[in-house]
Amino acid sequence: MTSGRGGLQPRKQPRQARAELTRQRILAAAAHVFAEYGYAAGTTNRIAERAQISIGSLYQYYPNKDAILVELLTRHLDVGMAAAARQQEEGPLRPLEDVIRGYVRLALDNHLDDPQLLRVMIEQAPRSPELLEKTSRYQETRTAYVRKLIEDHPESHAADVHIAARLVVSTVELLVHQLIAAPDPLDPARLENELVTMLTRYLAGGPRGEGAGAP
Amino acid sequence: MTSGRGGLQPRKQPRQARAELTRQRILAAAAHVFAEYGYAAGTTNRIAERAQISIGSLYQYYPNKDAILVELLTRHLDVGMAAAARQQEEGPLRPLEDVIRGYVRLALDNHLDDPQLLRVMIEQAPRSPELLEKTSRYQETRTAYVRKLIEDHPESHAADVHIAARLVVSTVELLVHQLIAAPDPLDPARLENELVTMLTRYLAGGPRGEGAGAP
DNA sequence: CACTATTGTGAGCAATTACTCAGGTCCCGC
DNA sequence: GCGGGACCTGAGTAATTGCTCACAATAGTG
Repeated sequence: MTSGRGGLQPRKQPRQARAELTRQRILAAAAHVFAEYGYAAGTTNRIAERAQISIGSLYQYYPNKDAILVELLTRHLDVGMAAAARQQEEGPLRPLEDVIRGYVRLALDNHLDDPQLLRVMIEQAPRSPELLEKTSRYQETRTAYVRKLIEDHPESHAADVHIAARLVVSTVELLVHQLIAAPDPLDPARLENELVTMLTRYLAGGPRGEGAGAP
Repeated sequence: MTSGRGGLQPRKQPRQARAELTRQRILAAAAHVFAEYGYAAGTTNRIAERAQISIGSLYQYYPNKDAILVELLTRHLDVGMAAAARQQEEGPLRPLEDVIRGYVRLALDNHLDDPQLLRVMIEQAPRSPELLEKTSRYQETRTAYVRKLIEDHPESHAADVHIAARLVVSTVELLVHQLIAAPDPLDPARLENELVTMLTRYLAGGPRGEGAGAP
């Protein structure tokens, strides 16, 4: 188990080229092993074996097993954050459905390369404070974006903006995870269409009244 | 080997009252331990300790650790199935929103007693064939119900009935799990309202056209 | 009570796993 | 080429865990 060493930072900074190469081999191998075996059964020895390095080398760059997964997840979140920031620049002046489609497609693209790994990272990751804080900040950023979208876009309404935003963010994230990595996965294009339809109708208001459901 | 019932059945049928009592103590303790520590860290010795029985007794009723969780999940699914069957009898002649509200409320009620345990069972359960088959049958039953609902109810439409049904089922199940067991849980009543609003608008058709979104 | 079937006990085994360390190999500046 | 640091090695360690088994206690029956 985790010995309470301070921090999950890499133990050493690489000074030579081969060191950096070793780091990347470890990460690539870990991604593959975690995706195939899950977190618990994805042992450090297996990772080292797949990376074709010795187990000792692995522990020169990562103080413990958790740290490897933390770095994998951090990289994933960073990519997502950057893409989201880029998208936010586009301005909310397009039709609501287009904005939502962009949002959904971003989530899909971000998960299509390795759904199994993502599933492992989300579901089986150790609940370390560091990881919780990272994911929580990510969620907050996304929620803030959607809330602003709901508030600013002329086509959208919601009774409770905060809860609606959280609902939208969670819906997209969870459904993409689940239905892509399911044993009987859905066609991503169809999933995108239905998700966009559902969310657009939700935010644009129902067929009867204009405001959201009565309290 | 044991008879064709499957490998995870209890090893012996209780013949005395105290045996049945022991079984229930094991289950109750397991539910508590799994909810508190997760599946991997919820060791069999810990379960036995909490049940105040010896580890040997535990293994007289369950052939291995997985079997305990399988029975817990089976019981949960059975309750859900029974409630769903009861609901299906009510007939689809009520307004669409009422039917959906009944569906959402059922899912909520079914998860409010022990969200943490449910989360562990759904996310961290071992992917044994037996378990996969059980959950898969449960999902299929629910999906069939929703599909029938969409097809039969006069207020509802959908371009692709199958995918819409799967979307609805997964949305409810996942959001209830996630947002109730989250570190910052939502108020169940509000969640219910927003979910009902979203799904009703989705199935009743958008504010513009009547048919579902373009292909 | 005597006898048997059922139920309960818990020390300990076998397997697994995260992680260490003593000592090797390789690279680079001088 | 040579000294020192960066990098790599992999058998071994300590700890944990699922699970067994020889035995003890209890309940039911005559």
